[in-house]
Amino acid sequence: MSTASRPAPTVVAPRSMPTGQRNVVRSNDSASLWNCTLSPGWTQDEVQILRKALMKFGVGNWMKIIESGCLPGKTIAQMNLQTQRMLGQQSTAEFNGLHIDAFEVGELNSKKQGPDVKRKNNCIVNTGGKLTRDEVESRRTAHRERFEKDREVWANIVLERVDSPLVVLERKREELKGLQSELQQVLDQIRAVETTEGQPSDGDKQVGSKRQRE
DNA sequence: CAAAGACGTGGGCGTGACCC
DNA sequence: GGGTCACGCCCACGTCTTTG
Repeated sequence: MSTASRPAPTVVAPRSMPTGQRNVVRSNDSASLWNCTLSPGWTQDEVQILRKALMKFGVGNWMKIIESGCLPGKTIAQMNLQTQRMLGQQSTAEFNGLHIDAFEVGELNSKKQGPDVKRKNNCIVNTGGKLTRDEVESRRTAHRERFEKDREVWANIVLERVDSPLVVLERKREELKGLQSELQQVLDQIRAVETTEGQPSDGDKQVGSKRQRE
């Protein structure tokens, strides 16, 4: 863990924050909870960037990923949760520091079956109690031999730095363009189905004409 | 030893499917 | 239509680990 120069907490508790024991700012607290907006989800692009970042920096090196600026706005907690989903298991400690392709592990985990395999949200959860340090280390060694990428592979991964709001805006515009194109394809498919199955209803005609006006 | 980062686990909430 | 349930996302928080 790198704690040489810890940044000041960027999360500020709002005035509306309840009093009591919870009235403490924690490192993994989500600002979105406090400003009453939805936490941003993960797009396919962001998932792929995180996948590359895990391969380049190693699982658990969240501060390096944040400092790289490739996933602006993402908290450690969000990245940790997304990593759990990609790995297909809740415990990430046994992959700590490994330069792996999380999807590779996730694919294998998705195929695991058995009475001792308990899942939550498709992630295998730990049912046998907390692992000892030796157990974690032993698993990590096995994972390193099995999954870790060669140094020249992960060292050459280039992650685009996204710390300018204009770059973020441009990305969102591209994303919007893609979604609009996808929506248009779906609408075209619906229209095609409607024309083969008969005349559209009055309501559909109104939607169609409104769409044309837009 | 204190402070901060990281991990593991439980639970709240929204959403969609299903049934009546 | 609306009631119930399962599922998935993500937050809350206690605990452990690491570092200066």
